[in-house]
Amino acid sequence: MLKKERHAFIMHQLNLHNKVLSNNLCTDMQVSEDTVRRDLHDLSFGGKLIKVHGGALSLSFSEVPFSSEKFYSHKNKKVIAEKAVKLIRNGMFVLTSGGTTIVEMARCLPPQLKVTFITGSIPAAKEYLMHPNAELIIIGGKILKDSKITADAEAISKVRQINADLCFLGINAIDIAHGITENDWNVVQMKKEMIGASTKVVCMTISEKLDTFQPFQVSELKQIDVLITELNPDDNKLKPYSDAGIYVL
Amino acid sequence: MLKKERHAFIMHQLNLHNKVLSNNLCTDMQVSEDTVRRDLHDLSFGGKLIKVHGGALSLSFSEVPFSSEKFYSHKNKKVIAEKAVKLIRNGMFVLTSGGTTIVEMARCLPPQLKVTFITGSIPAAKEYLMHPNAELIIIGGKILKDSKITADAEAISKVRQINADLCFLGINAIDIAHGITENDWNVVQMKKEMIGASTKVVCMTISEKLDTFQPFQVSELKQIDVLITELNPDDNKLKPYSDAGIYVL
DNA sequence: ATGGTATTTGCGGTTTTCTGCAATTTTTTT
DNA sequence: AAAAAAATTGCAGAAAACCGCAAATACCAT
Repeated sequence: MLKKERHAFIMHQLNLHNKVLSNNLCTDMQVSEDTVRRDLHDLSFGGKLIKVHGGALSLSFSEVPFSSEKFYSHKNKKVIAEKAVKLIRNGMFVLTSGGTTIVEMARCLPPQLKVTFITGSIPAAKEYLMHPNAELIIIGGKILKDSKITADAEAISKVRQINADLCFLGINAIDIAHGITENDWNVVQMKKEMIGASTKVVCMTISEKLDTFQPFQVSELKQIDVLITELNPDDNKLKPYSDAGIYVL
Repeated sequence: MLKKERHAFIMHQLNLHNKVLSNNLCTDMQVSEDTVRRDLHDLSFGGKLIKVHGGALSLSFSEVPFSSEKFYSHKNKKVIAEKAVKLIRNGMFVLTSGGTTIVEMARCLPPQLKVTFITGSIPAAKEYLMHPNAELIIIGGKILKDSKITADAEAISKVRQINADLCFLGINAIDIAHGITENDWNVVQMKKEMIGASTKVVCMTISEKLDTFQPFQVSELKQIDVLITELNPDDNKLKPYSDAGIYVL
């Protein structure tokens, strides 16, 4: 294993678990403790991670020194992302919205996976480009500055021409009565089309957005196939949704 | 086995496995270690792969554009970028290609400037999004993984519908005889359209690419309005171009 | 075809980098 | 406070990179 490969491997592990143990890395990469230590030292020197006794931590946690709120929601999104990537199979065409949860998912993709992603989100696109085996199709159009995605008439008409296997939506509000709701009219239109363009629809959200709603409806619950949160699937909060026929992960 | 063949072989292996070992290549291609090393060096210099101890890795491993060797060219690109932004006026519609020089320009934009950018480049788009007053329109389509821009039929037909005030092109080769040339067929088509879609065309390149050429022509010199390099405008190397009627900055 | 030019290639010797080992120091844990 | 785990340091063998040179090869114009 080459030095740079090891570095990439370490960073990947770090993106996945937010922490690595030197011991673990030794056995995983089949090198001596010293080599691992030196790798960690190099990466730490380059500001890519934080070295601690016995291993290293991901930067994303220390970037904002003391914001426990961010800390937990990020951690939760990571959990969601890890559940989500398991749904993706080789050769699939996957349509995705924007949002931090989606970006997190892009970072969790196993490197061998061969998938074609279709998205109008620039931050997500940037992540997909890092992946060695992912193909990428961009939905063009005028960018909404606040959500960093394309969502104008052109983008919507493009989505209409697509038939994807899977659609991942990061959502902002969901409840039994109103289904999925949003506060941005353009985003709503876009997501509606995305749902229509995909065989299966997967919604991802942190649990605090469960049982909330916003002005505009994106879709009814019955159009959703899978709902992913950071909670355990048999958590009480999720019962109403699984009762409504959604496969809860 | 000829040099070009070997290069092609190496790139092929790299696309397949994302990594190659010098030793392996020696035996596969039946040449000495030095030759392999020189091949790797050439390809690395051309930005086609990342050379590491013991072999090379596919570009998808690279996360850091500022890695050692590219330091100087980065400095030059900053100089170019600063000259370029001076050409942009409030209210303009600006079409841009991809490439590191363009990204550098995006970083140099004065914050008060109100401009609409139109691009198919994801890295450039990400930068434009950081700008407080820039609007952004994305040209959609399938992404070329190596250049990280959209350049398929769809993207080209979109560009054809545009009338921009200014077009910034990061170029890979320019000389008096062949004009602007490229080595990627799709990129060539895209840039051709971009030139046609703009009132004024600005080309940017580091001086080491002056007086070089590549397989496919993007445009004749006369279609270019402005040429920007890191050199002083009255440098001798630039004289042929200003003589050809180009405004040299 | 041919001869000259320029490029490319392989080799020997040297320098640099990488990696694992052992001894020592620091940190953590009990 | 002592024991255990991890970090640091120096070192040495091996592998790889680098440099200059001479031979071989490809290229070009005649």
